[in-house]
Amino acid sequence: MSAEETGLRARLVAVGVDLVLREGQSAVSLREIARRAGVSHGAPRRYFPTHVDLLSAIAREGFADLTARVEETMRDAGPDPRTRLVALARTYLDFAAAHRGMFELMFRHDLLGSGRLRLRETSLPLFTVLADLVAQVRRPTDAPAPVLAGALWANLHGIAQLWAWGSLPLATGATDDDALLRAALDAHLGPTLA
Amino acid sequence: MSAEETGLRARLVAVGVDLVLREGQSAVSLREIARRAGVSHGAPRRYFPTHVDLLSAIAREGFADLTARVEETMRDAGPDPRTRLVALARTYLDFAAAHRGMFELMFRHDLLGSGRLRLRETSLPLFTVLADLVAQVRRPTDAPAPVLAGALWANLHGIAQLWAWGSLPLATGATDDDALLRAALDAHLGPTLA
DNA sequence: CACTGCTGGTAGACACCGTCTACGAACTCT
DNA sequence: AGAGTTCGTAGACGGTGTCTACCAGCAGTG
Repeated sequence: MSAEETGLRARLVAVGVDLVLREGQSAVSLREIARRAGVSHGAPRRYFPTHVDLLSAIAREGFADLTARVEETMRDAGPDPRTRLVALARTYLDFAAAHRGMFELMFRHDLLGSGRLRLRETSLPLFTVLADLVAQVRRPTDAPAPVLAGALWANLHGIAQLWAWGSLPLATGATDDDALLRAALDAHLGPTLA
Repeated sequence: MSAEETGLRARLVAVGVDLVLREGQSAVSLREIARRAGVSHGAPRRYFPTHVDLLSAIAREGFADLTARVEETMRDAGPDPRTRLVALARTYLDFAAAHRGMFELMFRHDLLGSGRLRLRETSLPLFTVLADLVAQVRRPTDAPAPVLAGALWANLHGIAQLWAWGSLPLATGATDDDALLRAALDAHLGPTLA
């Protein structure tokens, strides 16, 4: 009846993605996903042996989405590496703010065990994009490229996290994260005017 | 009979702290805490109307512990503000690494609702210590003091988070977080030799 | 066609969870 | 002694994730 007949496995993941985006982490219970997919609560087990396996598949979709957005940003941004870095950072922070539930799910540490969410397939591609750009703007006195990129990534991630948590708005008195983003980039890459 | 007769409320929190430190977030269920405290599962309700209220009290204890460690560090560190900042940062990262479950619990965003965990009582005192030190080493061309301090804090927090998550060890190839910490401090506060 | 075997989903049980409510023991105060 | 309050018990309810037994429908073979 419905146009697409994509198979239950994909449907479960799609429902889960939709659910975590719309209602947050606490809504993605196994039974609720099954319910909304129109199957019994035991059905998912055929494709995902355990709940966290399903959650991992959902989180993987989140990483794919973020990666796609970053790639689109990279297409649209100009050639200047510093400008590209700014755009990349903005995309990261916007994603975290717009898709809070998904962002939290993606970085849940209990989804890492026993190879469900392999870092090489998820965060590493993103880091590679960042690291390449960082290498282009790195100054001789800076830390080695991987360390510099790692520190910058951590800074972005921390801003996203603490901003959503509410600490940074309170502590800095700011109403948006732009000043923080600018400060972080200037700190790690040097001021823009130089 | 036992020496201390501290009242159930405090005992529940103590058991919860012990439990989250030893076995992580998933172990701090209401019923398990009650069990280990030797009371029925309904007893905690007399002091904590809901489970997250109890969790918030446990997290608050975590912030108190971290704050105490920071203050001790500040006592032992010398007068040089930069040195004090390094020590502060080290304490923060060490705490996150040593007490993973507690650190996660402390920054669970769902413990913030309806004034259970008020930021002013928890993270703000810590931020104030950091901000004061940052203000002392801030250079004229740097971002305003609160922004600079906020960005640095976010960097620390991000390193703690992503390091525990395993991304940073993989991405940078490092075996400890010292290089990242140094890079972050140098970036935000300027290199040490200057 | 009849029979077999498999794929993919159903349905019920189990233990555990957080919450709610009724109850009762022990204590204080007059 | 009697009344009221404090504080914990015990059971029920609906929800969860996991496990197991079952079975409808289909494919392939005789």
